[in-house]
Amino acid sequence: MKLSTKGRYGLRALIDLAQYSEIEPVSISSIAARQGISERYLEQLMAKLKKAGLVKSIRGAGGGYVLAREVESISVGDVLRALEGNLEPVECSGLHPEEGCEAAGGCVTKYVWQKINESINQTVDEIKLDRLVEESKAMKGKQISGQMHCGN
Amino acid sequence: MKLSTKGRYGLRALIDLAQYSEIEPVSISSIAARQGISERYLEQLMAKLKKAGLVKSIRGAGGGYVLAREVESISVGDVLRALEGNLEPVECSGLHPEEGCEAAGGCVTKYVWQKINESINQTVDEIKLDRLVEESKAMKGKQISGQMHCGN
DNA sequence: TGTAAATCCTAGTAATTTGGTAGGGATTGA
DNA sequence: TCAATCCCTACCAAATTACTAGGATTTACA
Repeated sequence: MKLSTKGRYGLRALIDLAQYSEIEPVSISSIAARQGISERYLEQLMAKLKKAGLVKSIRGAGGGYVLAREVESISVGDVLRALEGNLEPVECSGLHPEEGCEAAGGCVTKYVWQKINESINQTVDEIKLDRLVEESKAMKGKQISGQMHCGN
Repeated sequence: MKLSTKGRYGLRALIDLAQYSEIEPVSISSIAARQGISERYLEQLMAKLKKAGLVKSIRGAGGGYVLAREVESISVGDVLRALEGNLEPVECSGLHPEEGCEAAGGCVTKYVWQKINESINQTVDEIKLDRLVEESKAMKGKQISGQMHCGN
């Protein structure tokens, strides 16, 4: 029941990107350096974010990535789902009407899985990237020394 | 970001146990048969539930398990945490004050992980076992044929 | 008192997922 | 041209998951 590094690194990377891409595209190597993430691994994460339409890439020298959408229209849910696939801890076909549930009357636990899935999705969807970027900017002012992050 | 079979099977098993243990202790083999779970695997899950103080065991012939607490005092959260360990998708030391966070000012994403953790815990803690047992009993009446569950 | 029904405890293991690394190709600005 | 950059695919070691396996212990009951 853990969020993998894909989601954790990826969200941090996108917050970083949002902050630094206002003027020019941001390269993978610069994000990787600032965030302490493997360049090669981050490359794969950015590919997923691109495929999901959250970032645009600019190839060639001086290239990099920029957000593909307004920073306030991107939710944490968008980011995490792009990277982790579906965030639902239980894949229950009964929850997706089109699939149909093989249990005749529906299972007892369906209700539980539904509530969990809903609460996670709702939580991550209501946090938008702009808020995190603001907070990150504010924190940089107060930051004296030491790490900006702790692996999460 | 998936709930493992430990949590999924275990919750089903405990609902089953709650239903059938009103008169006499319920054996692992009978739960396993009804729920279509490996007996040997379920044994390990029950050990965890026992260690967590959710069930009591009665050894020897005619023995089995019974709930250790009132059915209405056991939450889905109690069950899932007993089986899965901690349900929090992100282990963030900054969220547990006694541990302290290695990032100087705390990380930006801490807020996100906190919200996710809270929403999951809140959701599973407010669903109590008695409600699921009631629902299960009600469903058995309507059940005509076919599976009672779908693997979740 | 013997035996079968049960829980208890520990170890092993195949399959899958995670968290990367590695190699090379394609594009583009200077 | 050449260096910086993204793009694509494959590979791999370590960890985790979902079991299986073997046996020890306890207890009701004939």
